[in-house]
Amino acid sequence: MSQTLQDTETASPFEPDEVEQITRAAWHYYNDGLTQNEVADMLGVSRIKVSRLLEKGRQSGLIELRINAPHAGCLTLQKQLISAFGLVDARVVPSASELPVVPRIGRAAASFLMQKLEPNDLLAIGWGETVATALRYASPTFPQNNVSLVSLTGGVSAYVSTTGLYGPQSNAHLIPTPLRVSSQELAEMLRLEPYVRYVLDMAATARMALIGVGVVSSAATLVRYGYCTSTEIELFARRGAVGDILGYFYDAQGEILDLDIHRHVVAIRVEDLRHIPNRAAAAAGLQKVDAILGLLRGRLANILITDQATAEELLRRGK
Amino acid sequence: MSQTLQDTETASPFEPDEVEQITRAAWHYYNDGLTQNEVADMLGVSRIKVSRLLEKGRQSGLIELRINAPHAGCLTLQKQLISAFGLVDARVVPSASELPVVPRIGRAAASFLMQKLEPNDLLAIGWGETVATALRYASPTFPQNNVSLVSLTGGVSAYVSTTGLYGPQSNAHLIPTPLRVSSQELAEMLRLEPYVRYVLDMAATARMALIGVGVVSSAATLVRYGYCTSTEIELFARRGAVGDILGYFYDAQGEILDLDIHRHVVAIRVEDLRHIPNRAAAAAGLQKVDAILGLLRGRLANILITDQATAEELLRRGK
DNA sequence: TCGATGCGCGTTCAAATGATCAACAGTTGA
DNA sequence: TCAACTGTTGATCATTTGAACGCGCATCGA
Repeated sequence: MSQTLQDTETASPFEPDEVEQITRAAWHYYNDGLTQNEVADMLGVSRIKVSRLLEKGRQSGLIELRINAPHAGCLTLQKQLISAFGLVDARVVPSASELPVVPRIGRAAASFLMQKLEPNDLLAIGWGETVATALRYASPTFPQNNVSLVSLTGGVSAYVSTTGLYGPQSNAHLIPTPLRVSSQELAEMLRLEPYVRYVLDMAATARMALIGVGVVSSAATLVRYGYCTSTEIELFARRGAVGDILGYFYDAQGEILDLDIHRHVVAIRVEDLRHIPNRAAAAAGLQKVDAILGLLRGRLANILITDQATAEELLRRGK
Repeated sequence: MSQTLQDTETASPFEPDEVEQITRAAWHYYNDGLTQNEVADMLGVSRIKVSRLLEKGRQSGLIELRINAPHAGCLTLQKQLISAFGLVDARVVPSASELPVVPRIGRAAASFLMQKLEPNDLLAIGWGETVATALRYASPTFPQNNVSLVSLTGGVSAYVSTTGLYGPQSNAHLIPTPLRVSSQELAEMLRLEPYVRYVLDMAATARMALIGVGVVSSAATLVRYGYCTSTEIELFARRGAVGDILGYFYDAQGEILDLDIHRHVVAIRVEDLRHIPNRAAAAAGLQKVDAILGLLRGRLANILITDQATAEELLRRGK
């Protein structure tokens, strides 16, 4: 029932001296404005190697391109979202309908986190593709600021490299279970496991959470990864579900429904989630508008990271 | 006696919608990985225009390239510096003897500040080319985090654009006098001016200061900009001066000398400077090694931003 | 009104870059 | 021991990029 979420290469644990090489190459290339050939001469490697080092650095998030605009994105839409839905903050990335949304929102979420997280913070993470992508971009910065991770649900271990760059200080506390298990009894037992309880308790103390938003359709990531069947989803839809967070389905007003599946999920309780002061939801796409609207109405999240088209539709369909 | 320090263009005050254009172009180009041609199509402008927007964004610091290595620079040297001189922090940029040092150290200092400054912080700044360069790169990020500036000395107004991107919240409090004036009496009077006193008092409350380090030679920036004559410098050297900060000359042990010029300077008192918990000195170059050594021995600064060659020499000449 | 000056813009072209491909080394498994 | 496989390296070439140049427009002063 549980599968890996991340098939593509996860955040690569570098060789230690490769990091050094990337760092120096990046410094010379970007800050000193040298050409790749000149950098190659200084490092004593071939030009193409420099090109690859830089590429690797950018892919992995080691080299971050930060846009320091007073409003990175669409300022007006951000403000409108904040006031229309009473949010704490919002990020809106410019639209590009033909480009895949997940990496775009993931990057925006990563950039948001890197801006907002302070040294020694604890970041709680949910389940989902967008969260996974965001973490891939943001996680190289965590050891530096001694940011620790804690999971809000089971099933996230698949996309967080617990080894990787994580040093002795920074740490990742993951619930070592699937997101959903096959029976209420098993879920209950797992939730009572000491380590699982420990992680769940810790998650409730985080200052910032990043969560994904699931849609109620057979295209849902939950279905794709085998945690739900299409049949179940159809049933939930008839019961009024418009979306899910952390495996909990809610209706258009953001009220959590009373469903059997909720008792099969190994995750923080929704009441505890609400105690996390900054709950950022990262989601975009017109098919997710209903889900996002419910989420915001129910105040399940108070920060939204989305794209222009989605933001406009959210505002049109209004509160 | 006072001259402008910064002849080149200062941080440009953009058109508001130009910032928007730069932001979107940067997003599409760097985050979405589109080519300049594709970005041009999306924004409805010519390709070369996109190229220029990006260039402008990078120049101005609006687009920041951040290297998220656990150790951006030379980790080993940084650690050695910290332990050898009892520093709070250090940054070492890789060496490149043929490149001009000031912009390189300036960038490193800017990057350090952007990493360390927290929202609503107050940053105190000294006088000097390196400080000016660092500010040019870092200042576009200040309005975003509501970071304010306060000057530690006179003479800085030349290189801080008080208008620029500064909005209603962020602010720059600069001492509106030259660094040094021609008589003790005048300096005294200026120091007693209400606004000057206000700024000096405020500076003493800053959590972070960025200061430059002057050398004692006829090539010193102080001489170049007419605040001192070569003759004076020679005199100071005979009295044992190895460097200066904020116009105060000190000896090899970092003890401030008793010189007439110090009574002509409009600047915070050294005792008050020491109350600022984080005092970052940005300086590099072998001709500055003596000055830096004195500075560190006297604990005038407790953070050092320098380059590899300088760091190695500092460690060799040791504490 | 006219000319001068400066600024923004697009064209052209050389330089820089990254994708593709083939060779190669190291590793695994039979 | 060999063969297959995987991952890394360098050569080649098309694409992408930025610098140099020249044009057109607006502003300014006479």
